Amino acid sequence: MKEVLPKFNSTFSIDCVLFGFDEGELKILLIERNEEPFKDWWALPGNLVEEEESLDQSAGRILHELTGLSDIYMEQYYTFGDVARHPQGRVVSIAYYALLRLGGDKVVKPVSNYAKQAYWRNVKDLPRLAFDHQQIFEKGMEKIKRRIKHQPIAFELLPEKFTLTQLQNVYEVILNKKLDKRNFRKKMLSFGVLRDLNEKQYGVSFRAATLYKFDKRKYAKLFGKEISF
Amino acid sequence: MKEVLPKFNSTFSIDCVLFGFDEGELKILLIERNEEPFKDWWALPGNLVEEEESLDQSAGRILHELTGLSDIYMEQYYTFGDVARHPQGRVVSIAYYALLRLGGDKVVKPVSNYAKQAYWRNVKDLPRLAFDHQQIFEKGMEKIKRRIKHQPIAFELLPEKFTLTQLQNVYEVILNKKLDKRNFRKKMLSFGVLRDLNEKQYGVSFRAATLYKFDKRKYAKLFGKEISF
DNA sequence: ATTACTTAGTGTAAATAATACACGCTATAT
DNA sequence: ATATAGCGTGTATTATTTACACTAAGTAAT
Repeated sequence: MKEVLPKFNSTFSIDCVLFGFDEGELKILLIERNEEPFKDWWALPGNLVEEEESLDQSAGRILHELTGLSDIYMEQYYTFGDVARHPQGRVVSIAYYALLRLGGDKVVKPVSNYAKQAYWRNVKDLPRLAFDHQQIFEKGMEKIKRRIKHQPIAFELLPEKFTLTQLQNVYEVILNKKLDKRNFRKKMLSFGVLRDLNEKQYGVSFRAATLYKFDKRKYAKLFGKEISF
Repeated sequence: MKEVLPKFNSTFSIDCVLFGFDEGELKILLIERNEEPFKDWWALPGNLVEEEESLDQSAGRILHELTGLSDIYMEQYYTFGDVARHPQGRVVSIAYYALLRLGGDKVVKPVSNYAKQAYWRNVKDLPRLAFDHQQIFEKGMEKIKRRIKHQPIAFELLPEKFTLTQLQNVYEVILNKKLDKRNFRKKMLSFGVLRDLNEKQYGVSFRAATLYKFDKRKYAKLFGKEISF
């Protein structure tokens, strides 16, 4: 291999905005840094890309290290490359958002070497973030707002079996507005991608709601047809 | 600055899908490479990012070198980082699409050091491309297809003064389908972002059409309101 | 001047989708 | 038995989308 390429010292990193939905709130996972720069600051989870891994692999690895899970829905959405975004050198960061089911059994939060601890934080009440992570978060938030109108990503935040009210909550909290219950149900059911499980919630202290499941096969058959909220 | 960062030799490049609209066709600018790797192949214009420039600056520079213009509409849309995408080393490429008015006075096509020549090619008839540029092009094409449904990017491909038929042609060629003339005009005018210039085409060998202009100020006032095709 | 040609420009009816809106039902808890 | 909390449902109105075809205006050729 000719060594013509690197003209200066540079590297790439991945930053992940990992969304979770819990107790009616949209949250993201933040880590408290244990290393310079920005020691003791809150930051998005992220890391350098290694030599023999693609960007998607790297993002998958980071999410796996954080959660122990390896099938998390994720998507690359923007790359941040301002010259001075990292105080120690030229680091271009490729941002991913990821969506996680938080139902009941909270996700594991292992401590990695560069982080003291990781916490779920409501997106409406975030602390000041390290680097340009505020900007990275905001762009990710915008992205899922647009995305949820046309793509079935809401289901990635819910348990496999969910009620229509829970689904509506996800839409409301991401779009940041109230939706009409009857219209929501009418429209959502009209897409024909939910399977009624003929099953009810269990253990709730009020009338139990019907459980539904997202039907990927029916969704695939819609092909190009636009879903719109 | 602590030299802790670069863990291996790597670098980033920018690749640009520069779209132009001319003679009713959507075209992109391709260069014929004059350097290894992929010498004599067709490729998207692109280059390495330099030490002291941001990604946007780098894309702007590349477009300027190609066209002599410096106010080209462009947008970053995806980053390609497979390990083996570049045969000479680890090169992560940040992709931009750009939109250019080609009306009449064809854009300049200077020859740079690594390219023999640059040519406009109809997107429906592209040659085999170097690296993963086919994939980069396709993703860019998808991007503008989605984008044109909600954002006023069609105007970036037209001269300042344009007819409704020309505008419709842009939509048709990007969306790759015929649109109904009456419905198109009704809807487009209903957004209220076109200014009727009370002026006619000149020098055409048939009935001259009314010229319009995109009114950015009126568009800005729409704010969040969705435009949809 | 007449004619042929080419594109510009226009309206309506029908179907579909979006919105606004309120109350009885059902399971649980006491 | 009763209170409570969330479930589940329908209709009328309005707005949007779609389908569809002819006349008008200018140019070019004879």
